[in-house]
Amino acid sequence: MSKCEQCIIREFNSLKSLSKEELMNISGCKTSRFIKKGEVIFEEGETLKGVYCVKDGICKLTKLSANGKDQIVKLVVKGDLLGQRSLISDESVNLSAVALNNMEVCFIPKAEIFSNLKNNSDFSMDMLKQMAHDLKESDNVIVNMAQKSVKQRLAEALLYIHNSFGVNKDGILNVVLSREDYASVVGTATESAIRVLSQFKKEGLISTTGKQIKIEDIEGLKRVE
Amino acid sequence: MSKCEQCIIREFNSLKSLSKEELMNISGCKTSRFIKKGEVIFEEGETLKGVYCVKDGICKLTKLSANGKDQIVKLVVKGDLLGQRSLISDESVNLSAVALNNMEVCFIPKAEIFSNLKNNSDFSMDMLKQMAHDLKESDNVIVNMAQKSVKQRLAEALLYIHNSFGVNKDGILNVVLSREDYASVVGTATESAIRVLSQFKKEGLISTTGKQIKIEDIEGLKRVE
DNA sequence: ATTTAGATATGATATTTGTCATGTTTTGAT
DNA sequence: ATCAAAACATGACAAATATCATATCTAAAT
Repeated sequence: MSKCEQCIIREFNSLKSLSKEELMNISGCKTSRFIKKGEVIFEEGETLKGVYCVKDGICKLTKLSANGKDQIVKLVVKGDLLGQRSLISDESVNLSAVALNNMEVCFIPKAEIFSNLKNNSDFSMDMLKQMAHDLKESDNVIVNMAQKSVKQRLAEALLYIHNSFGVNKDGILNVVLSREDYASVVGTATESAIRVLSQFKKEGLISTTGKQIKIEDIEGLKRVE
Repeated sequence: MSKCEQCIIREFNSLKSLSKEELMNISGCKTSRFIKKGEVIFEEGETLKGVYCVKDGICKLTKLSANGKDQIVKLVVKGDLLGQRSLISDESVNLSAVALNNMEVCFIPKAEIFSNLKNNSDFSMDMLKQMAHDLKESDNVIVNMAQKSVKQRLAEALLYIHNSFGVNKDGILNVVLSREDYASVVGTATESAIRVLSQFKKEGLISTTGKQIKIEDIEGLKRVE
């Protein structure tokens, strides 16, 4: 079993504020887990017994709407923690997590997190900062959902994925989503997402090879309205 | 000048986790301020030097969208804190706060908050819990914006205001918003908000006297689709 | 009491988005 | 390699929403 204090991943999340000793404690009780593409990590309504630290892979956080459609609220990348919100508020999780890739995650029990929150003010401060940042992002998403057209939202989603998750050597987006997933990110019908992507393709803003998407004109996408 | 340790308002927010001594320290450096209806408390982009504790009155938190329209992201009531997010992440505020009533607020300097966050783990835990709760609420708002119709969103906004801010002795909503504000809450055109409210009135779901709105059929509003 | 700016209301119309139908392509299992 | 299921694509139409125009109401200032 690999050791947390040697794991480079922790540099990307709040765990970086823990001391070597605290990390060794976590190492002693964490469990590692491999998750296949499409597999559910946890489901809306479950009660979590700890947090997941994403060591590799990408997953989506979705919420079921009253009309039965899933909405993708966030994409989670290597280095992020999963489930802190629910752990801290001591409520069941309000989102489901589904792997978009094969993933590797480490599970850290609740008690370990809480003891560090209580005893290490750097750690809790960092957690606070992370949540403050997430809240700001949420505000932005709310305004975009409320005020922008489907076309704009989809253009921004492509730019977001481009900037946050990067591209491979051929310039293709590292995150590969189905058209249905794109629809679920921007909150529209699958057919509408397909149409808009087709239009972007015609206009030379993107090119596609199956599900793979390459952004051809970043500035053009920014100008979509 | 009134004293924080005797102020009942603190029971409604994270300040309740502070000791009597910590509260007396805050009392010593806080300043009280009266704000008139329509006045701006702070504006998007400003750098805050502390948080505001809302002692009386109601205000709206808005964000300017790229298209120039204001979006109301949240309504803030007596007892809430304003500006913690920005303070904690050490960034400029991402929202503007505008009074909907005459208000009284107390301003607590940044240093005071930070020192308590560092030294009192109950306080920082409570702050974390509050943020975790706000994040969950944000997720709900995102899904509603993305998946529900204007009619549904407006019905839910009315129910939300009813439940969170209550009614006066005649059953009229305590929060009085202009039609433009309602449009800005649900993210639609002012005319659309007016039309939907008119329709609700025709259907007997609400009654109106000028800006004042009374909910006549709670269950009916819940059933709107 | 009168005036007047701003808010509310409503019709007509354009635009955006959703829904349903249907056909094509891709993918994965055998 | 073949087949079935799923994903993708597109047309036709319906529904929701925005925009523009104009009329009426309300409240605040004089």
